[in-house]
Amino acid sequence: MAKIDLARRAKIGRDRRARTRAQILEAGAALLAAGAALTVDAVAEAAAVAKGTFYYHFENVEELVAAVSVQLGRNFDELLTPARAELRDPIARLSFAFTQCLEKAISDNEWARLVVQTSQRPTEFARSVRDSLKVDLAEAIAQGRVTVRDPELAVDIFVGIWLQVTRGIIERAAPPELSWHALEAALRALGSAPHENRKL
Amino acid sequence: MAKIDLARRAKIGRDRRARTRAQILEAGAALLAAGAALTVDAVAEAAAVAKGTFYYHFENVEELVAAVSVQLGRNFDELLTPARAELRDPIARLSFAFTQCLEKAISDNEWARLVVQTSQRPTEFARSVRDSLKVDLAEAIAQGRVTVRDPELAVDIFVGIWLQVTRGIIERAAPPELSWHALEAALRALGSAPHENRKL
DNA sequence: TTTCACCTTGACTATATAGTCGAAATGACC
DNA sequence: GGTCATTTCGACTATATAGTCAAGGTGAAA
Repeated sequence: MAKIDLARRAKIGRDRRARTRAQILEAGAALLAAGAALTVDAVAEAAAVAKGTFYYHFENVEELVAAVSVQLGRNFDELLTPARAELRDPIARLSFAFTQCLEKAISDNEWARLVVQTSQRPTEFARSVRDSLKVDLAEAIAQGRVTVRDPELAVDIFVGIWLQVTRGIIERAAPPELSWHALEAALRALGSAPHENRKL
Repeated sequence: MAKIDLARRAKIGRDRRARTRAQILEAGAALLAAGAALTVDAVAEAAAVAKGTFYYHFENVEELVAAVSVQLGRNFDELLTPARAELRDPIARLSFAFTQCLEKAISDNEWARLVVQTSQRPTEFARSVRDSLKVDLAEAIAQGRVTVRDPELAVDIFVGIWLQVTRGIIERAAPPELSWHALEAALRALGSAPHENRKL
């Protein structure tokens, strides 16, 4: 029984289901990025799908937001895992992540908006970004590479500059070398010795 | 005609009107700080006032938010004008404002929440805080006192650290000397010479 | 072609929220 | 006590939104 059900489900469902779910996810991300009111009706309309279809894929809007957040998290990982594996130096990893994210924000305004909106909600994404940074910052602190001693404060400083500069990118044009200047400032804030910054 | 109307209005209205409006304003601020859904019904109930009364004082919720934002702005000015008048040094003014705000956030959690919530909406408050900081930072830049050259970036760095540390204060307990450490970090980020920091 | 599990639809109910308005309350002044 | 500008009240209408469900569509496999 179960075998047949699953086999059929796999064959028939995989495509349609995945496609529709992706549509809804994308529409949700777009509305979230735009800061629009996130209602089921709005999402369904933006996804060109009936209301009932939305509820077939998601329990409610909250679950959709969670799914968008998870997807954005994976997106981040893709952007950053290469460096995470290669770079041994925590400060180099932090620097890479920082500039990568700002550069992507500069080249993709909607992505930047999504990041900002998602960060200022209590999402899985916000938590995991914070956790990742804390690991690297704690390592840097343990190595005596930075002046700031409190990992939580270090994260707040790093995230604070990053998020606010991202907001700036959304609202104003990004001047040349913005990412680099912002990184320098963030490293100075942490109290990382100047010569460390040249790694990139 | 007008004379009588205005005289009566002044006598009769001033108290009741002001008191009720203040009640609504306070209720609105509390809900905004709590991050609750800001509906007219919720505000009216929290203010112990009928719905019609809300609409007698405010056009809609948006106008209430604007009024809360303006009030918070005045609150900020009261907190900071003493220093603004006395301190000639822009970096000393920035340092004073920075630590004052963090200390107040530490001692008044609801105030901190209100500041964060209000800052992440496009309010008059958010704009005016940014403008004030930009004036001082531009002066510091003009004096060659800081490394960062772009005033907008300088504001983003300063505001970013301040807001995120405030969020940290809300979510975690503030360790001793937090304000001071955060200020040191912010000044380092701007590239202010170390000895400048001792001003406070 | 038929079957059948899965997917999609949109109308429907229930609730929440915005905004209106006539009536009543208030209190200073006569 | 009576008058009257001002303020307050809450029921009412209209609209928006959440969530449900019976009916029908889809396409792979028999």
